[in-house]
Amino acid sequence: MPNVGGIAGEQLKQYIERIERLEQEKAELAADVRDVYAEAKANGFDPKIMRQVVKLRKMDNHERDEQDMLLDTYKAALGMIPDFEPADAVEAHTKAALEAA
Amino acid sequence: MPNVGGIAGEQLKQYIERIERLEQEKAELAADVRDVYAEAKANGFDPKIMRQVVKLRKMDNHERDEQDMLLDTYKAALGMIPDFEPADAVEAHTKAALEAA
Amino acid sequence: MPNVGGIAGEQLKQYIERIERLEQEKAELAADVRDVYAEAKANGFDPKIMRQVVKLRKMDNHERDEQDMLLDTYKAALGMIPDFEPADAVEAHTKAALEAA
Amino acid sequence: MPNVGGIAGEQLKQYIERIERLEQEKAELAADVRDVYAEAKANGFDPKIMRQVVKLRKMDNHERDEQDMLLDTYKAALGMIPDFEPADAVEAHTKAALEAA
DNA sequence: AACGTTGAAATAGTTC
DNA sequence: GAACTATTTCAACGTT
Repeated sequence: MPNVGGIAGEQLKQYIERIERLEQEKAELAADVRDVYAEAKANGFDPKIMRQVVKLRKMDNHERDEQDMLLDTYKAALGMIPDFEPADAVEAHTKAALEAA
Repeated sequence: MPNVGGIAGEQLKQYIERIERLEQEKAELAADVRDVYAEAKANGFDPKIMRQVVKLRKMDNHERDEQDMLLDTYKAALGMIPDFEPADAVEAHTKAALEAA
Repeated sequence: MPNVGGIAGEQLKQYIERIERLEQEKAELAADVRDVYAEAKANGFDPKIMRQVVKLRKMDNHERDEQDMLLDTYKAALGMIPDFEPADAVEAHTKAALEAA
Repeated sequence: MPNVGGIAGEQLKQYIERIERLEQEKAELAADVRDVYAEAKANGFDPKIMRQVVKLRKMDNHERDEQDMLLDTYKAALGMIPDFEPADAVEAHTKAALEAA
């Protein structure tokens, strides 16, 4: 870096400072969260249980249905589903697998 | 550390070397896993889906525990409310608390 | 929840929602941080090194010096540094380690 | 799994089970590694520093030197180092950064 | 206040 | 080389 205080250095400095500002805001929000838990606790609620509730609600939003049909096929092949009639997409795979075997 | 090659240094060295041996064995197993996926792929199976199956089977083992946690959470949440009606009111409360979206 | 769980249930709901709002803002800031790193990378900077810089700037000098000395000591004990004379702070550690042995 | 998936299903099942066995062994080794760090800590060593040492020993010298130089360059550009003369490897990076700007 | 535990963030590795 | 996944690391939290 021929010019340490030059263009690239200045640019780097600005990136670093933007990041540090954002990180600081994040830290303040984290402190706010802690305050809410503390306030709730002071009013007789159990923070540990509250955290579990928050976690569960986040998990509920998770979608897992996407590749379920295809996965069911493989699970069936592994005997993880007692009775199962493979769908079309499944047949295609099985056919390919059999040909490869 | 007055004696860099002394007792403490020797002890540290042995810890480090034990760790490195274990890490190496781990790396070898990871390579074996990769080989199995590669072999399966060569026989017409989709490694990506296989990874999901492995993950699902691992999750299935923990699913029972998760449901237990869910039940405990509900029960605990219900115990947090000072005045609550034992039977029907319980369901309604839990639903409301969790639906607070 | 006008009647089930009463005041406490309503209060809990509000706490949960406040927390979730704060968590969401935190997540958005985290995304912003990632964006800045990505932009810097697009301009030729190395995000990994930038993260190191940010971490160093966050550590106060004393803490940083202590870690540096400790690391040098360990390296010396392992023969990773040809000649090395440990500083005082390091002696304290070594003393503790020897006593524990 | 007498009929679902047939040959291919049986083959898949065997692949999955091989993988799961390997993954389990891996997990056991990982637990062993944790144990060693814990034991070292009980004898007065700092696990965090030990991890740094292990990482450094794994990195080859060239890679390590490059990272060190790059970090020094960034620190210099931010005024974290009073006087600094970048090495050659650094120039190349800086050049790239300036061209990208 | 140190300890282990757990969840999130970052890094490394793999695949396409 | 870009995206995705897995692994590893780091920080926060409750606990003792």
